Amino acid sequence: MIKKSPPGSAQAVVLDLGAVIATVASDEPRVLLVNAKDTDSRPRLPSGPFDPEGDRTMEEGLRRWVAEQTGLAVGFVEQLYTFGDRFRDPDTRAGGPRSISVGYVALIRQSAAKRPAGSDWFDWYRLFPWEDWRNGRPALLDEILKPKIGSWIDGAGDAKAKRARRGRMDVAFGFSDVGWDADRVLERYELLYEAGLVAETVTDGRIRTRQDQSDAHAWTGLPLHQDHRRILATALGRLRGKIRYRPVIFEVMPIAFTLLQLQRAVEALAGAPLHKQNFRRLVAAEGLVEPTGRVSSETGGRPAELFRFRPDVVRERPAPGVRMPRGRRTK
Amino acid sequence: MIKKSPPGSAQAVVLDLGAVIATVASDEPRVLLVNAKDTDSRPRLPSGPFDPEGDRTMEEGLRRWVAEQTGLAVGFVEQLYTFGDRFRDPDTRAGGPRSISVGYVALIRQSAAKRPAGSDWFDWYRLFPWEDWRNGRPALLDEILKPKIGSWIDGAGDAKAKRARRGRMDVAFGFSDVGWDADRVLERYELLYEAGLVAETVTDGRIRTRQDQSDAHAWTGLPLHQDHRRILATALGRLRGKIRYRPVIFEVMPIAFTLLQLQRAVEALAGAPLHKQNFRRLVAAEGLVEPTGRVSSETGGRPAELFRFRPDVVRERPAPGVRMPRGRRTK
DNA sequence: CGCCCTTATGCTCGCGCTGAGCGGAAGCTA
DNA sequence: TAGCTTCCGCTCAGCGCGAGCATAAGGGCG
Repeated sequence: MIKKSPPGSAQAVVLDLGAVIATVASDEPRVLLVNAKDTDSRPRLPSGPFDPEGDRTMEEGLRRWVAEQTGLAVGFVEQLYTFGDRFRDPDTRAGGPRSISVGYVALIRQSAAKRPAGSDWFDWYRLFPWEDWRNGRPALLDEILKPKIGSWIDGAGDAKAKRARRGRMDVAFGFSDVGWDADRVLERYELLYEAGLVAETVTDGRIRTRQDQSDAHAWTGLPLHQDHRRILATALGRLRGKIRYRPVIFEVMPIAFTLLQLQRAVEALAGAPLHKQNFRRLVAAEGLVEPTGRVSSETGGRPAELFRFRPDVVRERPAPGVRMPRGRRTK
Repeated sequence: MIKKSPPGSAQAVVLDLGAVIATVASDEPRVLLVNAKDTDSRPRLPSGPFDPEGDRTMEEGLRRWVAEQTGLAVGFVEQLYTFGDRFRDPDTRAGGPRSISVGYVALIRQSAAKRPAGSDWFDWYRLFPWEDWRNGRPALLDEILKPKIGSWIDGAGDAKAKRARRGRMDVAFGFSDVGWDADRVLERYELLYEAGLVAETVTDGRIRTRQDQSDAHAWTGLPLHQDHRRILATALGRLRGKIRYRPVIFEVMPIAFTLLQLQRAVEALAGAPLHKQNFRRLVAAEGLVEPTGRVSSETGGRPAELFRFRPDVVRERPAPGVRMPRGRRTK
């Protein structure tokens, strides 16, 4: 039998449940973060303890404390990943139980998206400025990140290591032939982390600097507590992938919406502009929505028809979602 | 601040690392399982303890004990899911620390796939007979499972619950309009579990019966220890999805292989037959392989050219993988 | 030695999805 | 009523992909 427990290895750890609570409001993607307590600390993901005695399942535990603490009843919840790297919590390095965090993504409707005390809705792209391609390829990619990553590549030991680093950059950031793959959020963040280009690298396990508050974050993005930005990167990548084959986008929409509102929400999370007419056609062809009969006159021009989600679609299509191109070329 | 730790809830748990070690040998998908110790027990996933003192990361811990215990150095490793439902381990229900298991999938090359002592390679489709569509739609779907699930549907309380159950069946098993979605392995297993159609349901937390050894498993599939079959279902679904956009299939291939061998390996995991000529065209078009110049005369007919994986493909294509149709209709 | 069987491999055809654009419809404002 | 804005119906071309036909290149056997 393979399983064995040498004495001293079946040690206890403390499990933590972290929640990436996301929504789209005013056509902008938002995530709920707990404010920093003081100038030396950073915003963090809302998280709560897992109660092995009370909670039947971990997801139940997550829903419980999110409801308790934020008053939000989340609908869609999905487990993301379990984070347990040693470095993630400098405090436990000194001893004490190892901190393991099970990350979840949750989507919540705009209308229910009140701001709980002590928390704020942050724009996703404040954390990941290079991920927002809605107005075309972000300038900071070529003007700032590419040269900075270039220095990191040059800093590698031998030629082989240099080539490996360059390959990683090309794949993650879509330089060279590969197009930009919007789903590779985590790969990009991890590369920037390794290259020392995000504030978390510097402070990880070392002295935390005041430089955090500087506006250098315009291009490195807002740093978060511990590895919470890594968890967010995982979440964004997962969401972007999921939109394509599951109708999760409707979790953030109001009951009735115009097709343009729906498109803006998809664009907000996908971080890419979509062709308007084709979007309409695809949404209709997939049978994702049905007309409510009402119209919205708030658009300025011709009133837009209001639609609602058509839940039956899951019984008709194997993978209903918003079809989108995966890769995009340089521009 | 949202995070708080009421006394008594930051309780310790024991973390376990479980590995789904998969390969393809002789055109059949295999998974490594630890043999049952006696007739009352069941095969189980190889698993090992997570050592919070020794292991820097959980993946490192996994690799360490897999190497220690099985002598296998696995290449591709990916974290799957963290399983923590209360029912999963009847033993800890009576007290003691809650058992949490972090599941991983690993792929290993056929040639390295020796059989470690105490373990055996099991055919995936012994565990999930309804998942193998390589020779067309499995007969047991319509002849056995559909009527059995039908009884479960009829057993629901009111009409609304009946409709909900029927909807779930239609989606998961591709009855009605929806085609069969090969990726929904977990959904199908969970439905069968809830419907009481797999042996695990019966024995979960109750008296374990000798009936486990009966050949009724021809259609319910071989039951495993605790929730290990659920973990395997998660793994198979994940692998099937991943093949389509990451070149993971090459992790189970020998260095040089014919295109038909490659196709058989994909079919084995995907559980679906593929059109030969189109498969060749797609693999070539994606640039996944390159000719070695050698040929294999073991095929009986015209010798087949031997190919090797072309790693550069990841630098050229945003999502290189074996393109396959997602849904398939009734036949 | 040539016929036949088997498997590999190249090529073609046609449908449907998808990207991209044009133009009309329907509201508002001045 | 003209002009602006946004919504929405429609068309067209390219090509990805499913499916089949034809040919190549081996081995076995009479």
